[in-house]
Order: sequence, then C-alpha cells, then structure tokens
Amino acid sequence: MKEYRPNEIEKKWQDIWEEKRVFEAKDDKSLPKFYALVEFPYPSGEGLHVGHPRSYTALDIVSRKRRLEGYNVLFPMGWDAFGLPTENYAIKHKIHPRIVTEKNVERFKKQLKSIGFSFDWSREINTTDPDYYKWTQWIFIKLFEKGLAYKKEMPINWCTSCKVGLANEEVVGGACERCGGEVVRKVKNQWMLKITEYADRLIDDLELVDYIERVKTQQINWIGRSEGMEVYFKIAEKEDVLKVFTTRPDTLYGATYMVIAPEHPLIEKYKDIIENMDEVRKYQEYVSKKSDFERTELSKEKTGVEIKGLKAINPVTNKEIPIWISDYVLMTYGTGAIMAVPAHDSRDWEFAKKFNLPIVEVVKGGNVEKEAYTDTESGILVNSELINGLEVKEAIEKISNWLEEQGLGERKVNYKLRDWVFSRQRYWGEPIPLVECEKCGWVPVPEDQLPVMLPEVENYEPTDTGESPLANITEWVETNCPKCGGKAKRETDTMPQWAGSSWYYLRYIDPHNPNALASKEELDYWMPVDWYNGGMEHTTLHLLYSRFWHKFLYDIGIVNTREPYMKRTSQGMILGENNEKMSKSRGNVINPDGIVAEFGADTLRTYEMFIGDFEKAVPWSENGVKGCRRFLERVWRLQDIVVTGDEYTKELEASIHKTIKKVSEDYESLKFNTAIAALMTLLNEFNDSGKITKADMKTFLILLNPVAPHITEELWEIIGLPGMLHESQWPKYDEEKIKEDILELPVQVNGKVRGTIMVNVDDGQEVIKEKVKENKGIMKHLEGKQIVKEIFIPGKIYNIVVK
RNA sequence: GCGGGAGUGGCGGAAUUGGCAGACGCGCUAGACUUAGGAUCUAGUGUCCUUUGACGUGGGGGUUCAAGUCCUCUCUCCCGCACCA
Repeated sequence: MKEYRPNEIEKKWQDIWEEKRVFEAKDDKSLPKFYALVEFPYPSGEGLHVGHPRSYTALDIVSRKRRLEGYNVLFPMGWDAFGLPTENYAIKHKIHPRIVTEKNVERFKKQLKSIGFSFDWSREINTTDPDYYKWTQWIFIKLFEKGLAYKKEMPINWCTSCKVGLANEEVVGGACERCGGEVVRKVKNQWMLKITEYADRLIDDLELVDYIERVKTQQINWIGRSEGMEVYFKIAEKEDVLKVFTTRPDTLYGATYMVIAPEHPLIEKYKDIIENMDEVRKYQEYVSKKSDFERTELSKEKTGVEIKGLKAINPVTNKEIPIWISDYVLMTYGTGAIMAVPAHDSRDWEFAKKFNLPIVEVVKGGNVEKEAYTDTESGILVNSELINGLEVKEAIEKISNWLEEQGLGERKVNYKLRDWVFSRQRYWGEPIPLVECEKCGWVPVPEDQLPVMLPEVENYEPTDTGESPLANITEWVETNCPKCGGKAKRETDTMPQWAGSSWYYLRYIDPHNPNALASKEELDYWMPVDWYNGGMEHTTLHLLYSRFWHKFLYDIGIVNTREPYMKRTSQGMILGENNEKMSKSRGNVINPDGIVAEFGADTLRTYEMFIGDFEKAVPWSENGVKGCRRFLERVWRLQDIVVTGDEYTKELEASIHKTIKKVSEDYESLKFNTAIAALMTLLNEFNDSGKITKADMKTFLILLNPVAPHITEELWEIIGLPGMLHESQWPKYDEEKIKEDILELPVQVNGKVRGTIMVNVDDGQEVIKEKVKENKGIMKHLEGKQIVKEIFIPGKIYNIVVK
C-alpha cells in the first residue's frame, strides 16, 4: 500500500474532472434539473476565508450526490466584484480597481479550484464585466421606465475633513474611519427604488417557497407591515395638518403632545414663526451627527426641544397640545411625526417624565404613574368619551370608523421597509444609465448603446463637493439627449454593489447571451433555483433585493417564476480558535490554503462539514482538522482489507443499508456532521470485521465521495472498481434490511431506568411483563411496593409506576 | 432600542422531536508495538461517594408515568439594523 498523499491525488483528479468537463451542466433538457446556488464571493484582497468553503462544500455535496442520482446539475460560480474595499485599495495604491479585481479573482479562483468544488467554470461570471453590467443597467432602465426609480433628497455621511461621502461602515463612533474627522449628514438628491411597492408580495409569496423559518421571520419583521390609522392633527391657527401613523388610535384621547423628527419639513416652513429657532437649529445640528441606529437606542437619556409658537390640536379632545422635536422620531419611518401617548407607550412615557409633560391614562389596567401600560389584551378604555368602557380592539374599530367619517383620518398600512437608496458617489460601480436633458428631463440611454462603460479616470477619490469621481470627467458627463439631441449630462452616481448580485443567478443560466440577460428557453428549463445557501447576514438586504428584482422581472415578462429561489438555507459562521470572529486585527484568521497544503482538500472539506451543527457558529480547531485527516487515513487503509465479492458482507449488510439511509437523508437536510459520524461508525465496523467485500467498499466510497471526492475516486481506481466513481450511481437502501427483530427495551421504575430486557419487535405487553419478572435487577426496585400503573410504548420504553 | 438566534462533559457536538442524555470526533489517562513518533493499535474517560447509588442539558418555578425537548419567569452570549460584503 502506498502512503496517502493528498496533494498528489487531489491535483490528479482535479485535472481529470476539468479535462473531461464532468461538472459542466448538460444541454439535455429531457433530464431532471437541479440548480444549486451559493453566494458568489466578493474577491477581497485577503483571499478566501475558511467561511467560504463551509457554504460551498455543503452545496457541493448536494450537487455531487444529485449528479450520481441522475440529475442535470447546474452549480455555478462567479464574482461579485464591484465594491468599496477594492476602490479604497485602488485609491491608496494608485492602481486601477480593474487590475486589483483581476488579481484578486485569479487568486480566489485558484484557491477554490484547489478545494475541488464541482463548479461549472464554463459559466463563470463577473459583475464588473461590461457584458454583464450591460444587463444590470438594462434592468435599471426597465425599473425607471415603470416608474419604480425616482429621485429623492436623502442624507449621506459626510466627512467634514476629507470632504467625501462615507459608507456607514466607514463611520466609527460618529467619526471618519480614515482621518478621525467629524462626520455629519449631508442631504443629496439620490436615486431610489420603490421596493415598498412590492412589500406585500414579498411577505405573501414567502408561502410559495421553502426557506428556513428564521429567514422567513426575519424578512417579515424587516418589512414590518402594520395596519393602523393615519390621523390628522391640525396646526393651531394655521392651514397645515400634521399626519401621524398609529396602530393605537384607541389611545387618541391620551395624546398629550406631539413629536416630529428634527428634519421634518414643517420646521423650515414655519422657521419665521418659531420663537426658539436658535435652540431648534442647535438641536438639529446635534442630531445630524447621529445615525438612525444611535437615535433609537432606548438606553440613552431622552433629548428634545419644544417648538415654541406652534401648537397642534388633538382631533378628539380639541385641546391644544405642544409640538416637540426629538431624535427618537425618525423621518424615515411613517410620516416622520408621532402623537405621543405617554400613558401607553414606553418611549413617550420616558420622554414625558423627563420633560414634565402630562400623562393621561386612557386604558385601565396598569399603573401609569410607574410605567407605560402597553397591554392590548385586557385593558378597558377610560377618559375617552366616544369609546369609554370598550376593550382595546373594539375601541380601535370604533374610533377608526369615526375618524374616517369625520375626515380626520384614514386607515393605512405602514411598513418598516424603506425604499432602496440606489445611488453611490463612487467610481467602482455600474454607471447609472441615465442622461439629464435640459428639455426632456431624465432620459434613459437607449438599449443599443448599453453598456454605459465606466470611463478611465486618473483619480478615484470622490470629489470634494460630494459628487462621484465621474463628475470630474467633463467629456464623459457632457453628452447629447437620446430623445431630442440637445445638450444633456450623464448621471455620475453609480449603483450600489447590491445591483449586480440582485440578478446574477439568472445570468449563470445563459452567461454568454449577447441578446438577452438569458434566453427564454434556458430560463424555462433552469428556473427557479432549487436550493440557495448563504449567510444569515444577507437575509434582509441581498435576499430581499433580489426577490424584489425577480418579481419585477416577472411582472415585465422576462422570467417565468414568481420567486427566484425555491429553498433557502443558511450556514453558521466559523469563528477563530478563541471563539471570536476571525479578523486580521484579532490575528486569528485561518487561511484555507495552509490547511489544503498541510492536510489536503479532502481533510478541509471533511472537517468543515464535521465541525459542528451546520447552521450554528463554531470555533475553528486545529485538532479537529487532524482528527478528520486521521479518519481519511483510516479510509485509505481500508484498501488492505478489501476482498473480492459482489455482495455485501452478511454481518455488515444491515449497517450498510442503515448508513445509506442516514447519509442520504442527512446530506439533504444540512446534517453533514451526523452523516460523517455515521460513516465513521461504519468504518469502525468494517475494521472490526477484519475484511470487507468490494461491494461494501464501493457503497462506502460513493457515500463519502461528496464530502471527500478525491480520495474516494483514487481508492475506487486502486481497488479496481469499473469506470470512475463520478460515473457511478447513488446506492439504494432496503428498508426491510434495516429492521431489527430483537431489540433492547429500557425498563423504568418511577421514570428511572432500572434495567433493560431483550424483546421481539412484536411482543405484547403481557409478554414483556413476564420478561420483566425474570429480571432480578428490576424486580428489586419493585419489592414491597404497590404497582399503580404500567406504561408500554412499543419499541421505546416500559415504565412501571409504584407507590 | 428593534428584529433574529443560541446556551448539553475539559472541547466541537449527538439525541428517531416527550421515551436509556452524552452517538461520532477531539483532548486526556493507562497499556501494547516500537527504527522514539505530533505514527498505529487496545482499554478507559459527565460529576460525586469505595459500592448499592445519587446528581446532571445557563438559572428558578411548573405540566407529565416520563422533560435537553412542552409552559412560565429569568440570566448570559452571538448576529443584523438599510452606503461593508
């Protein structure tokens, strides 16, 4: 027997697979298809992370299994290559981001290939490729044409010292990550996409798909649909009306003041009337330095300023109430204004306590002097003329009807989900393919002129006015209107990184098509994606964005399915050995290259699948890696005990059938760790038996193949099985052979196991009773006791209750 | 703060979904073989007492013949929060 040298055999088989193109999806549309998708990586400068192979190996296993089951499998890979880190690297090192990207992609590709994933590399895509982003731009134009893209004033993070716009991530504790300078919010006119128009469908259609539960709930909560009332509060002595959204119109009689967001337009409108405008301005400035996230933190002290000179009128009590501004009210949620009911909302309660505002109880049930009473199940309305004595639910109904009749409000559905800010003041992204004409306004670039290519620039830094670097290239910006031929300017903002990843699964289907994002024929065959695995962190942004785009493409007749992904699963994170997130600064990063070089790709793959519950975060363990290498060494040594034979060894037969069942099911249900454990157990039985037939070995090798594809192919060849493993078929099991006739039944006395008896599967309670009597160990616990009850669960347990 | 998730030996985890807690692997202990090695093989390994046994799934309370699993209160940790990908 030769020594097990993974580096040699892994290279050998990777070359064979590539040369024979065994993992390329087939053209034969008569075959059943299986489309497996993993999130394509952002090719960062750091190279592949051990977290990537966790997700990739999982679906590689499923893909390899499905191929052996006769499916036509599409398992593609590509690059989500636009992005901030590449751009920042390019700025710092004065290298074009395209070159940085090429270099990173090359490295990633080499790394992925060394791990032996069965990707169909003939369909590789790259979001920064003009042939690709042509279609990203095309989709944007369609969205624009259907009125789903619009311009709106939105704040960006602005570093006052670098004079550039910053991503949220680049703002650390209110300061610029690069220079430590002060960051404020600066308003810019930006492109937005109306994802909110699809909010209901994004919730409802979750019923059509098989996503793990936590993904569904997280999406539903992120969209945050709530039904309530928009109530109109008149501004005293003015024509204006302040609209607020509330889910608790029943508490309207308890609304003792109002709070509007510090950025609320009302303030600008009445700036000449507001008596304490200086104070208001100061507070606005203070708030402009905070993120929405910081603003809504409850733990902090409430802050705010009363707007003097403006009052609102409570529509049911007709009393004048004060209007405040406070940072806990966000312009981005609801109407940017709230009615404050301190007795029945905890944030309002805290605010009222701090500023000595009146707290009026309108739902009886708690002690509103001590805390807000927010229960909606058991309270009874008081101090509320029209709805006194009603329960909360009835009160909401009645007051809502009344408000609608009086024209003081309207039933509304509100969402937490906000429209998608689609503009970035950056270079390394898809140019937004629109032109602003002096006469015609915003005009899309005609389809035959796509893609709008990213022009070459000298300097990738955003301009000090907050414009994208493209704004400096006059000859690019200045163009003619496609409609009227007159003078026009190109949009200089680029798209966010999410754009390219919102439809990439469609391009894999027909990656080289110059005439369409994918042909109808191919889409009909391959869509939807059967199984999409990726990180939990993409649940509320990427996953939702791509579902939104897909639904839009469905609406305009491009795709034929309402949902892009039939099934969505999610892996846990791999942490450093010290149980902390892997990061350069913590110095606990594990490089997969090192593991492949030292232990082999099969060991890396096996370990990543055996490391723990696939869906949970787990710390890396070098010893665990060694253990998996040892397992593969034992597998390697099996070749010494193989004897000829086309049938399973009699004594091993039941175990083999059981293992086929277990492994087949576990691979499909993300329980890779227990599948491998089952294979280890079978291996131990093989070794105990001393010799195994070729048939035993063959089944074992096929079952292990998806996890450790190289060693199993090699052993297949060594022991002389016909053809190559990847050409064989997934084994079947026989349920009859798994059944055991005799089993050990635990016997409990008062719920505690006192012994076991051997029983036949079909033994009745009477037979078992007799067998118990023969067992001295158990009978001892019954001495001098009176049997009260006996419980027999066939095949599980026999419990005797005594007094 | 809001939303999602997780707590089981020294460690990663398993438990047919209410039925023998700790499969499998790591680590550790002892032994065997040694051309002394981070190799391989054998045995042991939740905690406590010498044994019968008792205790044991973050903590408290409950339901049940039976609870890691169900109910209730509570503590701790992790992830996301819209311009990172």
